[in-house]
Amino acid sequence: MSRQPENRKPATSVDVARLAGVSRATVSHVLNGQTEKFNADTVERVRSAAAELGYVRSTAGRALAMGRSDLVVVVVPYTTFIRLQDVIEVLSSDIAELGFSMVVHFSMSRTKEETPNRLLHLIETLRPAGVVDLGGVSRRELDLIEKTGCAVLPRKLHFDVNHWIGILQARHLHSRGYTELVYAFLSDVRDDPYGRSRSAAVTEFCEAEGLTAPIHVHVPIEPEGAEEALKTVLEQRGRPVGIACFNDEVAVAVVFAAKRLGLSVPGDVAVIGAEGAEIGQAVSPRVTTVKGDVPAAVRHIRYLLAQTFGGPAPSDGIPPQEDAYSILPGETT
Amino acid sequence: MSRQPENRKPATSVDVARLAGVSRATVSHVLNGQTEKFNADTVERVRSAAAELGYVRSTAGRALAMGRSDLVVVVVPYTTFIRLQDVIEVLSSDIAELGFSMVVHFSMSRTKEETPNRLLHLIETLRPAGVVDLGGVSRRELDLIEKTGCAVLPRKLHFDVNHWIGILQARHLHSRGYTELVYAFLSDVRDDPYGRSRSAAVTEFCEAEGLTAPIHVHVPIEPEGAEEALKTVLEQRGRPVGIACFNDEVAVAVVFAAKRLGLSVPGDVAVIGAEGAEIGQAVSPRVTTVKGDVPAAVRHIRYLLAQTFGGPAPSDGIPPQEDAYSILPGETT
DNA sequence: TTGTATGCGTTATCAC
DNA sequence: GTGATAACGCATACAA
Repeated sequence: MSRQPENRKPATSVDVARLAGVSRATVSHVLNGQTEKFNADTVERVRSAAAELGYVRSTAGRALAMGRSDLVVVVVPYTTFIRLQDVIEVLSSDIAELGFSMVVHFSMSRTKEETPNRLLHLIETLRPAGVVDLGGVSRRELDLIEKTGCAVLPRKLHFDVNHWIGILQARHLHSRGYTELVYAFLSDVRDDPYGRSRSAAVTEFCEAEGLTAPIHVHVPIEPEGAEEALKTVLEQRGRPVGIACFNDEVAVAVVFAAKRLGLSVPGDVAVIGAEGAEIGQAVSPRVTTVKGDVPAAVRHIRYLLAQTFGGPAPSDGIPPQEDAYSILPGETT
Repeated sequence: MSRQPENRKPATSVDVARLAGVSRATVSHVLNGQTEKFNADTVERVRSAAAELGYVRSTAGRALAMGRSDLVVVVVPYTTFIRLQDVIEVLSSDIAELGFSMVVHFSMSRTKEETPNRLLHLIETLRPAGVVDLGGVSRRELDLIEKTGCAVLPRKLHFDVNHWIGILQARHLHSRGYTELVYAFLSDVRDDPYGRSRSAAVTEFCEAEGLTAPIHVHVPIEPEGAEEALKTVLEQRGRPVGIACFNDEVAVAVVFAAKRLGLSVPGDVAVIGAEGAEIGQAVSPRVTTVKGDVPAAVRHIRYLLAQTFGGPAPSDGIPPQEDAYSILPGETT
């Protein structure tokens, strides 16, 4: 059974119907799971005929008839993700499990994003079942997309993950006694939405605690640039200083820049990273970081997907997203 | 112009035809660029009508009529890519430029891959224009896919990039005087096709040069595990030893494990990484690595895409792929 | 419980 | 040059 046909054209529902001795409509119904209202005999005949012919529903025909496709567009923000592979791998698997296919769209820099909008065009031409927003969809785009009737998945970010990460970083530094805080962006061409949220959270924390507003630096991973950036920080803030970094690579760059400058870590310079990259734990000193549990974080989206498209929801309920993030203490704070 | 309609249903070619006062066929022809054989006047009327209505061709209808969709499936192998974001970002942009959309498929472990095959099913149901193989397509899958009439992009790997990386690593270590070689895989659940090619190349190099066959170790990024793995290596090979690592994270883990064990780098243990991760250059000592130029490497695929689907080819011709990879000398060899 | 008829939006073939 | 018209493969309201 399930023998692939040698002939060129793939089997259609007509072929299945003919072989099973029923009508196309019956085939369609049975194969879409409306199996209750048919003779067990009929169902079986249809199924084995389909298997025999290696029949696979054409998404094109299906999409045309239904008005929307089996595609889910995942919008990746214009930022640098250490865990991107993990995230889209898990998402892809969740999406596939619900019978959809994932198409990935990369946002561009806000300033560079042309109009008419690439994302909107993609959605108009693909008519996807839904859009999963990893943080790359602007307010304006969101409105436009929803006007097309397409579901945008984290509908409203009840909870801004990046804001939370920034708060965790600032709170940790503060709890370790640092009162002069700095936010270190990854120096890059990107104008990064994640970095914006995280640094805004640090600023907010300082306000709430009555600390001086944190300064911002852009730190390249490359050694000379990192040293330069760190020197600037010390000129402006003296020491000790606590630096919340965009990610663990920035954190590592800062830590090693400090060492080369003869500064003590965490005595003069305390450093906390984000995203919990494994590499931060392999070096000495191990960097303190905000570790995110990718599967747990993505489970939230999986839940929304299932809810929206009627698939099987994760049995273990939906945990609060805060729980997916925690401080991983290292030797740099 | 280009005002988005407030009403629910998106405009179809019928609407455009009506507004332009022509037939659907004319709309289709004009919008597909067959503009030569029509009155300039007609062409203009059609175009402005389309713009006026915010008309966007439905990929579903198009796919149905043409027998294949405007999708390109990118198959990501079951491995850990430091540069995955860069690679699929560039690919996505190239693919979009040719008028296609990218759907990403992640291969699973060879042993875990179920039959019937996920990839094949995806292709049968999506009927994509083509498949871009980043190294995740098995020989068997390739045959099956091509039997469906779908183009698989690097048709035949004239040139195995990973083999080349392994050769570069081994050659470099040898040129620095190391004769006892080791290949360090990333310790992971993955049975990684990239690692297999690279380590095979190292073995091959040793044979060709009359060196002892290299041993294989699996190194976790985490410190204790890395130390354990390194100890095993030294027991089996003594020192000095040259270690070719799967990527720069493994290299960093090995370097710091060596330091913690009181070994000198590169005196006792020489280390070379791969993929040229920025982080490897931020730490001290900077790791020697095989740096890949992602845009250059992907340009090869872009060229093939353009050739296959008739888009604009890169003007600067197609450079040999070897040129995209080079030794970036650090302080660990 | 099963079949008939129709519509979905596009492209292609062939008349005019 | 331009316009009818027929596929393309599927889903579904409705008829039987």
